[in-house]
Amino acid sequence: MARTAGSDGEKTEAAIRDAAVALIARHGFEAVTMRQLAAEVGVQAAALYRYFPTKEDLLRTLMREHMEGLLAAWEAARPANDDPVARLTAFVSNHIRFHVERRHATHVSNMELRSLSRDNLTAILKLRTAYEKELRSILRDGAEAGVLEVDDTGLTAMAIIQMITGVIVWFRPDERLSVDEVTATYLAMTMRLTGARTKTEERHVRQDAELRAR
Amino acid sequence: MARTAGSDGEKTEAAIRDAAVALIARHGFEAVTMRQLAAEVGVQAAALYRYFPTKEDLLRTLMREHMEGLLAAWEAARPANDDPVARLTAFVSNHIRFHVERRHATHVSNMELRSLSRDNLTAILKLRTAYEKELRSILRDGAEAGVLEVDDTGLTAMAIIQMITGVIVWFRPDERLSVDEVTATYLAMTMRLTGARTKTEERHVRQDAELRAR
DNA sequence: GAATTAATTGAACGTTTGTTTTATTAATTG
DNA sequence: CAATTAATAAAACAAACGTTCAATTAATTC
Repeated sequence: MARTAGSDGEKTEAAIRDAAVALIARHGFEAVTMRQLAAEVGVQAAALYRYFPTKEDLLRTLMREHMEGLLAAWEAARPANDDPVARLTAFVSNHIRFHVERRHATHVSNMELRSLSRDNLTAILKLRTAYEKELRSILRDGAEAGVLEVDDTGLTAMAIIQMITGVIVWFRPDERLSVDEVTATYLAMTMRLTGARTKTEERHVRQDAELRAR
Repeated sequence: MARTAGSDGEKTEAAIRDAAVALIARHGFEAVTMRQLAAEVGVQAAALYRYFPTKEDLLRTLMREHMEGLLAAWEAARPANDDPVARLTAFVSNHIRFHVERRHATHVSNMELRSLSRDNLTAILKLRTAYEKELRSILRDGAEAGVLEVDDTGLTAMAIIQMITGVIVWFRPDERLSVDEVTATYLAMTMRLTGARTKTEERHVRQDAELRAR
């Protein structure tokens, strides 16, 4: 046997990626074998090596594209105005939507860093750090402008990212809550966590001060 | 060669557990081989089978003891009084301290669930659910008593647990912050996140209401 | 329609895996 | 001090691993 009828390189490569993400998310990178992956795609193991030179290269590709996709999604979602609360809202909303839509890929990116060689790891961590820096700068700006209460910018950024990424651990798209409902609840928690002042609240605070001043 | 001078079953078993936790935390369960683990202990691979019948049994033991330890630590730390805010404070403090002191074991318990067979997985998840239930009941009691603002008890519990467990991802004991400082910051974030009313704040709220009533 | 290129199979490679078996020595018991 | 038990080493097992290679067929090009 050899080339099969209707075979198409692009389709096969896409099928390999999809199957790899699903399998690695469920069983872990080390536990997934090339033969198992090939069987899922409906192909022999040797065929995988036409698209990815090694097993680790496959993992690296999946992770890099996930991280680049996350950064691109944020660039597209980042609001033009520079109100820190609006930017924080956009950040949390984008993060939750992106990750819920890519539960498996997110699991891979979060759990399999240790399976990368040093060079590949460094490259992925660079992307991750760039992303986290976006949130830190929002929190810093908000604290300086007095619309956010943040004790420690770096620590709060980590806490928020861990909280909102954690959605994928329990969220299942066909259960009682929609993505929008979950996002709304997490947004409310984020705003309370950062002591965010909405414009309405700011007005109330001003009125209270005036009331007391009399 | 055979039994070595000074060999002691109890010490060897403890050494195996310690080495296993450290190796699995770093490389992942599937990536760690029995020979690698044995070499770390200073013994031949066959010797491991005197203490653990299979590789998975070793993992199950590590996980179960970690989860049982966590539940035991919480029972010991749980305050006698039933003030929800005090209980929430104790829960967060205990959780952070326990996990920071057992970073490697926590990583194993959080990351390697997928390497367990169905029965072993069920048993571990039972313990985990029991622990999470403790936090949910604190949040529910607090909301009913009006000292906490919680939209969705289950969702908030998951958010808090993910946030405070995330400490181990970045925390290193010899850096700029001590465990107590980190705990204080996370406690403050938890209290804001849940809209916790301290007794002092409750008094202020009452005073404001009286002021407005005039 | 012949020549070329793309896509895949099937078999094989040397390693490494978790685990078992048997022999051997150290420590303990009577 | 002999007998027994505890703790380990050394060697071997079949199975599975990531990867390579040559052969083969489908699709495309000229």
